[in-house]
Amino acid sequence: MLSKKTQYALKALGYLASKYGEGPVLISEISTKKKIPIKFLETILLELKQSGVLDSKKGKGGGYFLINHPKKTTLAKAIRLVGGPIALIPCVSLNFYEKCKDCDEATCGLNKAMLQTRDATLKILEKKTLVELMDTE
Amino acid sequence: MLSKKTQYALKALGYLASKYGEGPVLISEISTKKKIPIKFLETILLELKQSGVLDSKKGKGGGYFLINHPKKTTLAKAIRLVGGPIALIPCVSLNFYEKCKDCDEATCGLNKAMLQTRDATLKILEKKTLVELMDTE
DNA sequence: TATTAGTCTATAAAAACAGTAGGGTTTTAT
DNA sequence: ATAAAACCCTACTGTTTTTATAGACTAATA
Repeated sequence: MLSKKTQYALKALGYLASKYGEGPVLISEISTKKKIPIKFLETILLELKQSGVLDSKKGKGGGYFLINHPKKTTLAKAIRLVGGPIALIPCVSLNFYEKCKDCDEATCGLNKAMLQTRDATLKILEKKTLVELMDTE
Repeated sequence: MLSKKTQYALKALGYLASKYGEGPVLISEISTKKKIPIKFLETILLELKQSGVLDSKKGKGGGYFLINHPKKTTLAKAIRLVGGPIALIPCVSLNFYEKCKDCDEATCGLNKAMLQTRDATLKILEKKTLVELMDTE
């Protein structure tokens, strides 16, 4: 399960995607609309800015906004930016890899099974973008 | 990412699968072979027994063993027994469902994306069984 | 009846998570 | 200029989850 923080980040990115091209969006607006504690949201947006997906404008009329068109950012990337592993176990994680101490990956059955799962998940998350996070209606 | 506990459980089940039909297996043997802290393993095995996949025999010559043939237990079931959610967010979890407070599932883009991911994962985990956890060689 | 091996309860250290506090800095509008 | 708006940043705190550990108890077997 993704952490609350990651879930909040995805929701915020989805909201910003739906406002893309309309100028800066207030933290407080995102907080209200997406029901995210504002102080927590601040730290998340800051992190997203530092990793290069968002930019911000200070002062009156300021706020956060997506740097690139929503279709440019995949969900897999978004999750990794703030979140963490997408794989179910460390020994099949691309970005949080850790070797098992008890088994050889070449023969480990669990490894094989989880590798397939990860690939199936990634196949979807790397195809979808922030565009898909916008609410339909 | 699955919890350590769940990962240990899967490893233990895989080991027991490879010993299926050979009588009880010592906790200490599983602990050694799979590098799982023995006392932690005890609690995990006990939990697996209480949920009906394992049985045990006490006294000399005792130990744990699978009740049914390894092919009878899917990975999805095994994970749920000790672990928890397979889905990435609560609002698409079958067993740990929680409604979002900020969105309507019918129109929520995140929900749709994660639903697809969950289905892809489940499709694999429900096809694979403990048989696949046995080491090849 | 001694030994082996699982059972059970309670506890606790450590890490991760979720969120808060509060002041600082920059920008803009007037 | 300057006041207000809005993001920036550090530090901290409480809670929960994870990951175990201790130790006594019970059952089975030789």
